[in-house]
Amino acid sequence: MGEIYVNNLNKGISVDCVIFGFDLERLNVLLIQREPLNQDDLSDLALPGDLIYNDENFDSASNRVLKELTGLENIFLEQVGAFGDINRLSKPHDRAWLQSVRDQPNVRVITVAYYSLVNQNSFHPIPSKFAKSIIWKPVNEIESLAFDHLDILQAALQKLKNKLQTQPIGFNLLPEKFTLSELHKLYEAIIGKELDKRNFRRKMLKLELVTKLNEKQSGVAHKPSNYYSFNLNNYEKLQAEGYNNFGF
Amino acid sequence: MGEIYVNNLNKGISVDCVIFGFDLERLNVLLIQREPLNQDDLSDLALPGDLIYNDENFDSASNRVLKELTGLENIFLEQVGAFGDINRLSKPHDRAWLQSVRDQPNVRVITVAYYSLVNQNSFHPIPSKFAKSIIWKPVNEIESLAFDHLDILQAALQKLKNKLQTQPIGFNLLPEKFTLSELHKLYEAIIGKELDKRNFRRKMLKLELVTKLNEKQSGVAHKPSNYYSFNLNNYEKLQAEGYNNFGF
DNA sequence: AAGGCTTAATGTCATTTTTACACTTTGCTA
DNA sequence: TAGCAAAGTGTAAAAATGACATTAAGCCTT
Repeated sequence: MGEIYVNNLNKGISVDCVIFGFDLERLNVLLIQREPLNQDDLSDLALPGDLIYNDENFDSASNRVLKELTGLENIFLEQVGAFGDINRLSKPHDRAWLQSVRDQPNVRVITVAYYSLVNQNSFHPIPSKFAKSIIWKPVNEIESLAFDHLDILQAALQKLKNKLQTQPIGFNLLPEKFTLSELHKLYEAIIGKELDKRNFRRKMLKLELVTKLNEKQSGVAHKPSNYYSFNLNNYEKLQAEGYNNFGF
Repeated sequence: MGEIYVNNLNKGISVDCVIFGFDLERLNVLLIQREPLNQDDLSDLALPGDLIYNDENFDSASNRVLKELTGLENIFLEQVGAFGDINRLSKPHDRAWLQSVRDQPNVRVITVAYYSLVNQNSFHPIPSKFAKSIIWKPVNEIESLAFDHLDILQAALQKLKNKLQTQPIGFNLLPEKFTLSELHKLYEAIIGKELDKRNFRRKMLKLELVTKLNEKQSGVAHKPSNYYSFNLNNYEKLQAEGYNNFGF
């Protein structure tokens, strides 16, 4: 595929965003469906991503692109890494799409991937630009994506898992008030295996990162669960002390 | 600095390598000294790095560049991430150097950083290309580097520390035979704090990742230490089982 | 040959953490 | 009011951690 490139310094840089969301049941990823080329074209799903500008840093670019395609903003994005396989854009279907939207579709484009975790129920993406529609898709139901986005997703998921070993990130994914069962499900969804209920609760409570609220669920057809909130103070205290055991 | 760029797709990509080495005392980094521009010019130290080719993947490029500048090869490099601050090449001294060696010194260049860990005493770098000389410098004595290389170094060091929490990487840094004291010092050098000798040994031995050899130091003016070797089998077994507690 | 020096090597106890495991409670619904 | 569904709770055994001081081995000096 080398012949498509113009010269050694003619390259494009894009950013792609892996936005994980949790719906209190499963771990999902935000995907866009691109404007189809024609009626028969069922476009693949893709991560939201686009070229960066020349005078733009990666961090700003990732925020801008995410906002332009999905309307989401004020999301803390963390870098996953750079993806630059020389064949990453060379699937025929992807190339056709690129030729329809890019001035210079033959230029090598490398991408810098970012990921984040959000509480899916407090963000409401709105498709725009070349994003025709947006969906949250369960991570473990995704079998293929445009370009090399499946690789990127897997790398981001791995980062997420690693991070969960040493940081209480789960809180970003939950509403302000949440139940310990929800937190429990979240951990299971990310780690991908079952955790003993009692042991999970004991450990979480010992960390003192959650505060029990005087409020219960209502309207559920079973014993209502108590609500908890995240204790930011204690979180920062533990971080400062270098606490490193959130693992299970 | 936007005005120096030619157009949105005219960008260069480089790779930079952070090679950590351990000399049984301190943690060091491999740095190159660039060919000085003139006699008065005391060039800054820099990480080995250079532009990639157009038909080259990042992984191959990092190996090639490292070899071209330092002669080192067959080193497993792991990606740190992409660095693309728009001002990353704009220090006057750096710009002068770029103008002396690059065809298109005004093009925005982003870099993909890699890191690795080697046993410093079994690799003997030889400077070539624009590397005038090569030194191993103790990590905690480095105060400034060319370009944004200090940022890159710090990011790589952080990755290294994180990795040490969950993986027995230290073994790459040691000779085939090593003493537990050497391993102990290595951990202290990376983590940056003292560890109790007996507790360290107990933990290391429990993991069964080291095998005691029938061989001792000789010629040392004190009780000779027993040699150990790394047990790759057990390492892979533990990895497969998802062991995640190498922390201290 | 003896004594001194330097680093290696070793064990224990108290405390904390982990693991495995099953029954009772609460509120709603039929 | 009976039953359903998920919440909430405790304990005991095993394993891991943290703190701490003395003896052992080989070389060097005199």
